[in-house]
Amino acid sequence: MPDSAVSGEVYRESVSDELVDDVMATDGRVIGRRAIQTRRRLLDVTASLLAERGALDLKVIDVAREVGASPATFYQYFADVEDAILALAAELAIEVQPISAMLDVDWSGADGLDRAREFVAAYTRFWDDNGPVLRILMLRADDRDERFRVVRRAYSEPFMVAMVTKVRMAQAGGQVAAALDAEATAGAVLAALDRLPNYRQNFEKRGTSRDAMIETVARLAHTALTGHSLS
Amino acid sequence: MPDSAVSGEVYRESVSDELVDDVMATDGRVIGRRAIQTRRRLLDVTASLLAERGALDLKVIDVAREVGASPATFYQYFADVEDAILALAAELAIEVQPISAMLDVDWSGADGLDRAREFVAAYTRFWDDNGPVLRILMLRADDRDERFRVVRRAYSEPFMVAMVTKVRMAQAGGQVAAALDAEATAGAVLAALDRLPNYRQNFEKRGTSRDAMIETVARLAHTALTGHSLS
DNA sequence: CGCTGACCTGACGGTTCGTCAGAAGTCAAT
DNA sequence: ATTGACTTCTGACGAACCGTCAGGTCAGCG
Repeated sequence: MPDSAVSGEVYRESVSDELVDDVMATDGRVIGRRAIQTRRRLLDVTASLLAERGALDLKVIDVAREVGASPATFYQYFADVEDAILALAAELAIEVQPISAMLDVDWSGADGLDRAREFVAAYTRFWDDNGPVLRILMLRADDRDERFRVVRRAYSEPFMVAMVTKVRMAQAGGQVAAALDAEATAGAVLAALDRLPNYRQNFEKRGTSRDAMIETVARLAHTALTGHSLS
Repeated sequence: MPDSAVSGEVYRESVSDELVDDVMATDGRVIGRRAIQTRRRLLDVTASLLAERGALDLKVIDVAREVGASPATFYQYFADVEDAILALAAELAIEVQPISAMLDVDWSGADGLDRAREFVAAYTRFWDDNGPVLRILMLRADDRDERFRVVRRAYSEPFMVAMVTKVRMAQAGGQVAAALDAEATAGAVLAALDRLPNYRQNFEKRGTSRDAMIETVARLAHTALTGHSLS
């Protein structure tokens, strides 16, 4: 699948350029070594408080206190809490790329289901590690905030590109009907991957293990992207 | 599919009892006619401001101003904004039930895909109408807020019950492998249904129409729940 | 050591929060 | 129509948080 691999690579570079290299203070100046450390601590504490208390009551003053800095310091690097979360999300859009690269292998062969399983397991784990930030990314993008939409597109584009390629291949081979829209199919698979990790706790209450969930989603994704039978 | 229909019905009643009949003020007293109107206006304005400005900066004072009441009036009925959103979500858990009832028909026959399409269209429309509240419901439930989890379970349980029944039937007939977990399969379909309406704008930018999206998701859901081939 | 620019903070006016005590509205009985 | 009992609403308040600014502190260099 060389096409997908190449376009994925190009995309990855542009994401890095646009989303992370503009590390600067709110007044626009480029920041030095000490400031980078401060900014990082602010981001880390923001992420941890986000996980602990949720987004709806995440106060700037709490982040500042936890870091041991004045609230004014926070505003030197971020316009508000949402802005800090946006920065965290942008980092995740980079960090997730190795997982999207796992899609740059063929799933149509005998070991396709194994590759799907590995992919689903890796992606689920990424959500386990970064759920709180990703949830705000999705929420704010759904709410039509343009800045978050840009980051979400950067986050999901590599997955979409690779998955659409798979669907088109399956359609060319007649395993998947032309009546399915390739983009929508890829979107549906990504949608399931993005929401299911959040249901896991509920599942486990009812006896569906994490492994069973991964196995199931892998099979469903494999079917949707290759046309392989479910039986 | 009588089993699913019956258990669905029972569930619907208990939801009504638990989630909506306890309309009372924060001090616990049962409220009268005037108060019910006030409470309703507060809820309606909350929903509209939620759609307009997003959850992260939805102020009690704005809701009160819009209603033409004192902020203190708001606190008479809701502990905070989140509490009002929870009440709105609980109403939606009731309102969505006719759509879950659409699943109480068989999809395995020749017109199964048509039924799937109607269902997906109805569910997508529900999200279009109630996205802002549903998104907070999902977010807060994902964040482990127990009150929101209860409402989310009430919201999704009828769908899950009906879908699990379909999967089990397909598994009994050999159309779907036993290696798939029925709960996880149903969850994956619901996950796609819950997230895809939010992607619609992005899709339309790239030329995937709403109808194409519904058609695609209907086919994928049909396949996942009946084992019918994608080709 | 002292200078310079980068970084941080105390302190402030302004906004929102959440809570009371009591004012205003409602209604049935007279 | 008036009264009285009850429900509903609000003005006003202390506390908390916001976001900004002028000025203080720190690191590195000559």
